[in-house]
Amino acid sequence: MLEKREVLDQITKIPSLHMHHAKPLLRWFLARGVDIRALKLDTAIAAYLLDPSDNRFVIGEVLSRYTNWVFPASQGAQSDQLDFGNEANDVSRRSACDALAINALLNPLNDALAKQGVKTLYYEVELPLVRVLAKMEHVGIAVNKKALTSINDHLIHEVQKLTGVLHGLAGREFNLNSPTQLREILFEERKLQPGKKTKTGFSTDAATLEKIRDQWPEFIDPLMRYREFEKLRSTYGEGLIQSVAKDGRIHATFNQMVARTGRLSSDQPNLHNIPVRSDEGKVFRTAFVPSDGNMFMVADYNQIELRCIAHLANDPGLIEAFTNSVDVHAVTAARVFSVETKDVTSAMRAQAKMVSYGLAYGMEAFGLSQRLAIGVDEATKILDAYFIAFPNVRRYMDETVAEARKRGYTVTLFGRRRPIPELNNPNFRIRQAGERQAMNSGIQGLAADIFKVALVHIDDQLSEANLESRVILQVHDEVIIEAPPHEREQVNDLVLAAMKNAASLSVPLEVNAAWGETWADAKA
DNA sequence: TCGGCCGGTCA
DNA sequence: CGTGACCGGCCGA
Repeated sequence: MLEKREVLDQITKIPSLHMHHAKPLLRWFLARGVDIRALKLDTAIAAYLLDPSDNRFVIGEVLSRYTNWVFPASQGAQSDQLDFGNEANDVSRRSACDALAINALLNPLNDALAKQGVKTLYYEVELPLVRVLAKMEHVGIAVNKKALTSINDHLIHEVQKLTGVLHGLAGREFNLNSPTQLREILFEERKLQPGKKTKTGFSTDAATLEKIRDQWPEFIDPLMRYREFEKLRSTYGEGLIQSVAKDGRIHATFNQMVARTGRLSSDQPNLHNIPVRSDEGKVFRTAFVPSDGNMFMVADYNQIELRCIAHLANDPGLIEAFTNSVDVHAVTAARVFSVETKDVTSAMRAQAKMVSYGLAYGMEAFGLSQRLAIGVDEATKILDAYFIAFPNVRRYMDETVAEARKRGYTVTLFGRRRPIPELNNPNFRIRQAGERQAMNSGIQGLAADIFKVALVHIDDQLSEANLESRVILQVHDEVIIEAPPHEREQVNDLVLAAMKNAASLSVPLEVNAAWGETWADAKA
């Protein structure tokens, strides 16, 4: 009988491992000091890449999807089921089933990957990424719990004050967090003129409150501040404190099989939506800190999705803007509003920015008019002007939708597919939603692919250079590295180069990098 | 207890 | 009537 240590060491000597959903197991081994590098196939990840629209990746389902075999049903095995007799459904039986299933899936999955033309994407990007993510989860991110608690205490105080004020103004106590009870106060007792409706009644969301504010500003104003503070308190204050593990760090999970565009997602907790826009919210980022003696490097792509559009649409104006410009939104505004770049006002720039990003999401005149608070006719003019300035963008959008409808799926530059059956749905609204998804997935998907390549390369090159620095966190187009100060220059160069060179587009990939003592500090 | 809904945070 | 996510709270089943 081998000692436990020896068993773990034996694992590292296995040259080739095939697993289903390997990340949790890799992380389990990392917690015991074993870094498994031999993962050669992950059947769950393969199934995801083959069809990211599926959300069931348990091995039994993948097995029946890609082979003629099925897992034994609880009632008893049928002829073409994996059959281990009538033994109890215990762990060893289950493990044997898994092993057989993985083996049975090897060829079918590899064939399917080859047929879709995504073997490179799988073996060069998705598969190595599994271990990178396992390491990120294992290491986690350190949290200054005192700072976090103090932020939360402040929020509790503010929420309490505002609760008292609002109950006083309403004339009675009620649950401020209940849209139902809030509706009673606003629209029944106070007879405010309501805005838009939801499925269950009149809306009380921030945009609506803004519109009806003037009818009762002394209530609406503190209500909106209450909403802001209560959101920060419950989700980030209480939520993050709860998530801090015994080692003083937060170990979120980074899910590789959720987002239909190829992006990663984060949960338990979600570290992808830590506040940054409002002053009250972004203080949470001061509580995220490097391990003792280290610094944070934060590097993020500059407008990567717009650069993806420039490349995919092959639009001369957009490519020129990204190749030569220091301020693409200003250049876009100049072209859209037919003025000299130097004469672009901040309002024009903001509108141009909104148009650019809106396009990436398939936005139309109505949507633009809502966001810019202008008339639909004016929004139409702006969009028309945009498409005159950047004609290939419209052509790209049209062709992308047409091809996706014909094939039933979209394909990114790197070959990642996404089925969009809604494109042929008889329901107009559903079909239109499918069109927006089709327009967006090539863009968001390419950005995701590029970022994943960068992540794998960064991790690879950090080990290759024998550096202590390590990837801690990822937020779609941003990576956070924990680095000892003496590695700063080397890491800075390495990370920037890896990100810029992750793909070769017809526009350069620009990366901003900053160093600091907290996540909040490391902002360029 | 669970799931749908509302509202809100991020890229 | 802009894409992609996750989460806390409410509320009815």
